[in-house]
Amino acid sequence: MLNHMVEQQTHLDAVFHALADPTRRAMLGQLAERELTIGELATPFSMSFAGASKHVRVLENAGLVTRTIQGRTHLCRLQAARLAEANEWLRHYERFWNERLDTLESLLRADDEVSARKSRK
Amino acid sequence: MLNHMVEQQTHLDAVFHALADPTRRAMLGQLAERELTIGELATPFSMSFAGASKHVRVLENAGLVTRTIQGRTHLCRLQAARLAEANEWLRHYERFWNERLDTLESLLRADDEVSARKSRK
DNA sequence: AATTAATTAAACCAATTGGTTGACAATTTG
DNA sequence: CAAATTGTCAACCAATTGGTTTAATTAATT
Repeated sequence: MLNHMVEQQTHLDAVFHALADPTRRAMLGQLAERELTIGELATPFSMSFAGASKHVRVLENAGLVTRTIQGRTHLCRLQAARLAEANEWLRHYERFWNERLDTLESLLRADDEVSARKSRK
Repeated sequence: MLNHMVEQQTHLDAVFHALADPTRRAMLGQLAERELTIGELATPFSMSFAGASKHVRVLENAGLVTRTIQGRTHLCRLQAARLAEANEWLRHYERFWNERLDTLESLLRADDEVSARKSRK
């Protein structure tokens, strides 16, 4: 059932690795609002341009960001397709956390019935 | 709108880092089918016990796996809640890939109309 | 033409990674 | 008890990471 995700050497390595850093996740958050230059991405983290540049490179390699060079500035834009891929991968496990929720729910329901019965008598 | 995920130092670092390795993702895949010992997790990757042990440790630290020591074997079980958290995070970007799909769809529709008109004349 | 601004490149650093091996501890099993 | 099984720990290794600084490159401004 979960066998069709047998790791055909996807981009998932790069995507998950890119997402594993809070600075990069925050950068994606910024880019979700508007396109930003490297400098604009750097400043909120009080980080050198070179540092931000490296992070953006990682995001680019993961296919999460594309860059458009405009004169001397580099405009970065969020690219969501690979996020969708990661989401797809995770959704294969959806039934597991739903299972948990389901059993929790039924437990709560059973509990409710018990207290209902109790208060009735 | 995307501001309530302002990185309150969640488990996301650990979870995404754990998921960034193909061996670990494959291990999770195995654990999705049944509980497994360290040894059982190690063998399909022709990896030393110690190697597998380290991977499992990473998964444990990310809260993706729990371990029950039974005699001399350690039974590992998938723990999906943190996967749900990661999924939640990703879902905040859902509208972006939907947007893309929407515009792609409309482009395709437009294209279809063009070819339809072409073949009609 | 000279200066300033935006960015990458390169070299460096300490910390972490994914992996190994070998020694050790604990639990079966003979 | 002795031997085998299951696993961890510690040390090690090469590669990668996230960051810096300094230099070089490219573009805009004056």
